[in-house]
Amino acid sequence: MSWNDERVELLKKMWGEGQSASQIAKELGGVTRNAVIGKVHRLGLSNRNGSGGSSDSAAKAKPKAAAKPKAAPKAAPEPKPEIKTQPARDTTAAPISRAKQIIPAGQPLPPQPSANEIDPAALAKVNEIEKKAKKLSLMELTERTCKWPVGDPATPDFWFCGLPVQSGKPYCEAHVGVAFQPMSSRRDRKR
DNA sequence: CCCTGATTCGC
DNA sequence: GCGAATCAGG
Repeated sequence: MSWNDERVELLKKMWGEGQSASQIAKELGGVTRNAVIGKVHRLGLSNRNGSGGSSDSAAKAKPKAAAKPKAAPKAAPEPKPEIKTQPARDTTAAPISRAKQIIPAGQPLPPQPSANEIDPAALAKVNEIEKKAKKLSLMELTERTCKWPVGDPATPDFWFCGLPVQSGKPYCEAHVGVAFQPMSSRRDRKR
């Protein structure tokens, strides 16, 4: 795969949108995230520099070989004031058509998101990712697999999400989103 | 461990 | 120019 105009343009677009290199690489296909990053650098749009206020950002000294005197401070290309219409994020899954209420309540693991008012976007996200869930059994769970249970434990349809967790959290990103909702709906408590 | 971008250097 | 390997963080 080579860098066509289209591919480069898509790269620029996605990078400008703040997409990660790996995601861009995945979207492009045939390239790794390293390739994307390398290309980004070659194109000179690695970071949004150009701001006079910013101090030095090139203070990273490589222990391996950092004796290269960079005599060419490349001028950052001016960002075009192009106006993006909208990010076009999905707003599709607003109506919760089929309530998945089969999540048990006897387990100590997840706080029940059920009746609580959770961000519809987060719920939609969960529904999305549950399709991709690895459906791990209890014994297959590790420290870094999402421990979000799906289904009824008394049913063969019961499994854990199993997707990679975000950080030290017990759930994947999507499930973290619904699990750790800051209490916002019912915050008024008469005291 | 997963992820992120940054840099180098052989190709 | 390209990108894998590596580095450096989160």
